[in-house]
Amino acid sequence: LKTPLKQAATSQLVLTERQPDCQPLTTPPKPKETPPADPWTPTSNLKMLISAASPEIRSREQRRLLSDSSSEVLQTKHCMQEHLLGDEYEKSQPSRKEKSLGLLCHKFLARYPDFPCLSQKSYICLDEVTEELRVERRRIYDIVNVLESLHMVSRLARNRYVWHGRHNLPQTLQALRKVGEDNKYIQQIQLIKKREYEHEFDPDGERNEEMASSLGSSEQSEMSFVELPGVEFRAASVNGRKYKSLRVMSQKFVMLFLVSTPQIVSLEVAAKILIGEDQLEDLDKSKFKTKIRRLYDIANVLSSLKLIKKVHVTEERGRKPAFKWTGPDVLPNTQDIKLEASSTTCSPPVSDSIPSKEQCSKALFPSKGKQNFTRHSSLIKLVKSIENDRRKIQSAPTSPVKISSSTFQSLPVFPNTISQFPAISKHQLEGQSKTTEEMQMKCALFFPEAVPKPEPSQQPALSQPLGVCPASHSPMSPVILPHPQSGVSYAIYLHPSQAHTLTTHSPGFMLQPLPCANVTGIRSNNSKVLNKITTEEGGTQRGLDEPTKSLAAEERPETKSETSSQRCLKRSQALPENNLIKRRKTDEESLDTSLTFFPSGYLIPLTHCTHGNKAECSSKEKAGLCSLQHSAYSSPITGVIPMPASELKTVNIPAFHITPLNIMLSPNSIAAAPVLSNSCLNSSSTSSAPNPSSSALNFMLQHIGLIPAGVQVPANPVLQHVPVSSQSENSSGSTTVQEGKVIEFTFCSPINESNFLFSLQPSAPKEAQEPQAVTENFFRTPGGPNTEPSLSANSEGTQRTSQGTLCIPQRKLEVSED
DNA sequence: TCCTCCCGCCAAGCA
DNA sequence: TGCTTGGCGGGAGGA
Repeated sequence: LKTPLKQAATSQLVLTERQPDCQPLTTPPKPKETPPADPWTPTSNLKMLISAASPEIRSREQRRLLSDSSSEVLQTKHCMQEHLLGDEYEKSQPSRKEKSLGLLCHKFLARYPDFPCLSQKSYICLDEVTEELRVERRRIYDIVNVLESLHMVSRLARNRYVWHGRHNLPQTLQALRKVGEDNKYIQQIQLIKKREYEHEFDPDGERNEEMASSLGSSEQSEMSFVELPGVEFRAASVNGRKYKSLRVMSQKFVMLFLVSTPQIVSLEVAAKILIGEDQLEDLDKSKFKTKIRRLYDIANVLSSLKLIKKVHVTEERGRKPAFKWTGPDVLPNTQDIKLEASSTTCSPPVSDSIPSKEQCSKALFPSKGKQNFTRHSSLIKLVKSIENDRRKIQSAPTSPVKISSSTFQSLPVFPNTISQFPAISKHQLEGQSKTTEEMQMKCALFFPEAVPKPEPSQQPALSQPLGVCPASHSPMSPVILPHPQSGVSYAIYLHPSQAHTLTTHSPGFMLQPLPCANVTGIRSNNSKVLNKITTEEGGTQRGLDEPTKSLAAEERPETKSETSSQRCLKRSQALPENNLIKRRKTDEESLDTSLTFFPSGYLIPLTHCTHGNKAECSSKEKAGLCSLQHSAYSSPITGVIPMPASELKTVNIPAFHITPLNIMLSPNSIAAAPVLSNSCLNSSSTSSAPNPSSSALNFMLQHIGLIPAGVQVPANPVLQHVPVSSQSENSSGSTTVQEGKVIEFTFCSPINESNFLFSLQPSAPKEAQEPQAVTENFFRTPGGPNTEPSLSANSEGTQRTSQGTLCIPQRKLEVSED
């Protein structure tokens, strides 16, 4: 009598395969009961290498093992059935989840490489698959049909398919997008949403027929399977059920993602569109339910392929299941998608529809003369990425950023074969450079006329006016401060009100509002129809989303007075995250942090725009630009902010804004830095509460060992050690910091120089000030919550900075000035 | 209660 | 005629 132990071993195998990070062709863990391995002889070594190199051989081996074990399992099953009571037997069966199509698809995909060698076709025999996966044939058809729709497999003969992997995927997606555009799916989606909206006021259901006829009257006729040249479609029932097949449905479903912005499609809308195309008269509930069922089937497979991801769309009428496209970007009219269909390298195409910057710009601004800001998918992505960055930082707990396989997950799925590693690395690098380009585009997209022209003669110079952009588009309008000596420009982020002032006072500087700032030109075609969308992306994402929701909720009371930029901000915050931005979390984290913590005024060296990619650092890297993770925060050479006093005098930053703390200031530079400005100080000068910050600060500094136990650091060391320039002399006085604010500071070691600065929150209206998340840790560093700020100095004596965030929860901190 | 989707019937179509 | 393919919807597990 076989015991259920065997069954347990089987489910262990299932669990192993359920690992989300499980990639095809990973070497299966050796069963414990396996006898000791062969001696490490050259023959066995060769055997193993051959096995590792050839999926066929490995597959055969696996098959042999599986067939051995499957017969045992069958026997076990039979015995169990005989010896266990009905209930017990049912309990011993795998749960519903373990039999899901998604899991099955994972197992199916694990059998084949993502990018198989084209010289060596791998075939799929359905009998074998059903046997090995121990699943009904019917289920395999579901998977194969969807894969067929993406041309990842094609039917060769009865019971026999060819595995293409992802080689054809970019082409397929491009074709699907094109067909989707031709079929005007976007209009259909808008129409459906519009009808839904109207239906709220006309709930008698008469609209259904109208909608159906509208959908039917659209130009697109019954659509057939989208084929690729060279990938023939040989369905068994070519004529009969072709148009209803899961294949075609799957393609249409994918098209909806590819043409819509944001790339989120609710099942309801998808089902309606699919029904609308099929039989208009059957827009009844049962038909609808059936379509939804099929869409779930398709979505499960697409999710396993990591092309989509389940989310929920919250609309006025409730929460609806939807899916978000997480596959490669597919831009319209991209002609030069190159498939690296090399038969020798087996490498994945490293540029899955990733366009060059030029193409992106071309697509964004096709007509040179007229630069209307239309909502373009690329544009939306940039806005999304920025706002999601902000959202992530704002809402994220003080946990370290995990840079692991999850980072890779945001990329197009790669096989994990060793031979493809170079391609992966290359792709990573390209992704990084792409992100850099994105950053550049973020700088240039919205006000391209404001970006310095690349001509050498037009190099930005301090004395040369660079043009002024429309100000106050954003709550944080950056001012670019070029610094030719270092080749690094800095941006001062100011409040709009200050930006106005600054524009007035300093025509020599360029105002460059943040992307997303100007929303007047960025209007979705369907924004009127689209509802407020918030996405919930499962457990891990939910935590990030919650603050967004609360943020939105908190902003509601002031909706009337909100500016367009604020509306944009909110809308952008509601937009789904962009996976691209994950690629360089490490490099961008510092920038993100500063973006997050200095909503009022701060300086951001623009090295990220130009040298953001470490891999791209060449000669400048030697100069120290990219040598440090924190290079963005310190001067390339001296570690001090390259900002002469004259510049700051010119800037004349008016209101209560404390200079960036994430920048090291030399005493000379600090002399001119408008460390404090005055408006708020004056208004609150009467407040002279006890100063708890000093003790708190000293406690912290002592706690982390930055100062000896006996040493006391004044609460406002900046002010004590920094002579205030004449321009900022009216910043004298004292101020009371609003409660619950985050103070971020940078240490410049040695600490007894005391030249670290506080960044305080702006003197914005209280209701506009978001209560910052009070962290459990006093210090928030890029390294994580438990990472203490580090102090070090290099051999040249250049001081490294490390920054931390001091959160003062719900208490007043008074910064007084002598 | 509703969402999700497994399961298997059964018909179309192929060899 | 037997087998493959796959549309379809009942109904159960799970949230």
